[in-house]
Amino acid sequence: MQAPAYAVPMDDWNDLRLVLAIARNGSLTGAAKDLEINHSTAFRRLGALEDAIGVRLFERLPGGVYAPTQAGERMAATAERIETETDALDREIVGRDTSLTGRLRVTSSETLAYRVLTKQIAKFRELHPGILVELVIDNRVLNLSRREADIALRINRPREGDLYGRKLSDVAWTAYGSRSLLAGGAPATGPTDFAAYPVIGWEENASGINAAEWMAEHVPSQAIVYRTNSIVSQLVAAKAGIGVAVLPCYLGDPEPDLMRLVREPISALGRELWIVTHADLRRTARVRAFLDVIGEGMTAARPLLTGSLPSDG
Amino acid sequence: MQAPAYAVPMDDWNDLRLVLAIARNGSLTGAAKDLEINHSTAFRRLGALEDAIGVRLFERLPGGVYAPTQAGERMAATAERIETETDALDREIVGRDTSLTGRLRVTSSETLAYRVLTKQIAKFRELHPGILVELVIDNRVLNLSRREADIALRINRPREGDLYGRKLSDVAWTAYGSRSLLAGGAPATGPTDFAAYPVIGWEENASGINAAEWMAEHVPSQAIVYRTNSIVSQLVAAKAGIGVAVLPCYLGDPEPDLMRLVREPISALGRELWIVTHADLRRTARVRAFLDVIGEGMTAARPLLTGSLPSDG
DNA sequence: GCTGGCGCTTGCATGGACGCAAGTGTGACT
DNA sequence: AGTCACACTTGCGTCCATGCAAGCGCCAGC
Repeated sequence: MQAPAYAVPMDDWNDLRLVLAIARNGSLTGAAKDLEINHSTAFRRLGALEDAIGVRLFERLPGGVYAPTQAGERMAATAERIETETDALDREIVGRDTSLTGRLRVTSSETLAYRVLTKQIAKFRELHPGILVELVIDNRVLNLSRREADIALRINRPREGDLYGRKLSDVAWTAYGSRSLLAGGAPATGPTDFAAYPVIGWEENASGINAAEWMAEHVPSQAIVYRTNSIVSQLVAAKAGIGVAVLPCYLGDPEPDLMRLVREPISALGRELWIVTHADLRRTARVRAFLDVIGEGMTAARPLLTGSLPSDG
Repeated sequence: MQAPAYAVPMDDWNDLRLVLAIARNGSLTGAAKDLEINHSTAFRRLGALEDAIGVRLFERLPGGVYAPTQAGERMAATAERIETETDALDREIVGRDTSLTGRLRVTSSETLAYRVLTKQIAKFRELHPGILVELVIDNRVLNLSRREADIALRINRPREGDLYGRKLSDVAWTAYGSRSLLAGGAPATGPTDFAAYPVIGWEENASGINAAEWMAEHVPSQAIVYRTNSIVSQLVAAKAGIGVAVLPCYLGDPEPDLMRLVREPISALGRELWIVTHADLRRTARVRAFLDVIGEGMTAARPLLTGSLPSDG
């Protein structure tokens, strides 16, 4: 900045990515994490860029907050448009790949991977050993347009127009308790009476989670004896006899220590399982192969997912 | 390419510039020159990129020709869109610069710089010593959108919508010969009779040059004794008495060895002199300052440019 | 058929960008 | 007030990308 401001054309497009990352994060550290570089590198690169163009791009506020100036915002906006371009380019180049080799990033929720998906990925690996599968467990919805993942298993029908998905199955939920807690009796057939048991619930402000919202409505909060935002912890707690938990059937049914509080799944909690990819990728050989294998595997897993009892068969 | 094709997202936006440059040039050497890097760097970077994405971007044809594949063309297209974005960004950032310092790239034709412009740039330098003026002599029309120059002096009214220009003066042309060749008589006042003298002309296929096309029509080709594509060479040849040349008055009139073949400028060759900048830059302090200084200076130079004879005043 | 020119390809030495780690400053919570 | 956490800033050593230069292949022109 102090150096003479020889306004010079943008001669390193990567600087734009840096500016975008800083603008998005509001901090050097966050930006550096995104770009997988060291803080200090981000610091020096930004400094060098500002020197070169002779314009301050971020105000350094106390507390390490980097706030974009007008010029910084303008630059970040350009970078964002460029990012959209390169994302599309990535997808298109990958979309032409007809080889059954390379990398495939799959994302799903923790529980789904635990009970259903891993077995099927093993099958897939057997059929296509040349493809390296990367399973990203993340309950956040990763951005397929940005290629944070190639394929996602989601509990919602995809809404974005440029995504392409297929419904794999319905997913049923119901209430479970340990056999000791429920005294080993047969599951009730009538409406669930939660008040009769201690209940395991979600953390207070768990918004956006279907089960959490349903419970807030149907379970008296005095009945709740334990709260956690982790569904796995709920499962473990239920097995330990702490209380009754509302779980997807594919988690609850395979646990020998657990039994259903009521026989039928709770229809209000029924969801759909979708497998989703970006439209640009759906003709890629390895994506198509994965869709095929999982599609077939899910047929076998459907009774588990829909909560059909073995005796129902 | 031989390495396993781990399709990986575009993680270096500069690679796009390389692909674009190679696609534009059809060769590594040309691309490297554009990017001001070494051939070998271009070679290795392209190789690394193709390895990383697992896609061949260029076919290596014999003779060192690099022809883009489909994927290469797709990537170059993206790069071109990005270039437009960054160009606009450059201009906008520079456009906000209110300091009278920095760099200013000016382009004009050789003859204009020689007779008219340099003097005025000297004046400008005196008034604004903090601004480094780079005069790019190039008879090609440089691309102001791409900031190949900030300001251009052109002999045509600018057509592109995003350029901003001002007419500085009319520019007159007429025919000149050395005093010895024309026998020192007073210039004729009637229509020019070229056939009476040897004539200096343009190279055969000089298309797009007004004077060349006019001469092809009005001067019998047998009369032409010397051809060159350089107007400076024409001037020198005329001074040497080789023949009659058609020159802009600002070139011919100041030469004591030359005199006009006819008194009045040839109206069909009349052009306009414009000073042009990009609309995004016209409020930049140093651009505005330059426009002002040149605008004023041109008022003084107008008699020379329009071909008014001293005696006419 | 040889020579010169041009451009790609490859070995080698260097310099600058990078990661690491220590230092500093700021805010929040006790 | 004191401690902790977090993030920016800066010095230092390393390593990789780069430029340079030599080698090779292709083409054209004498």
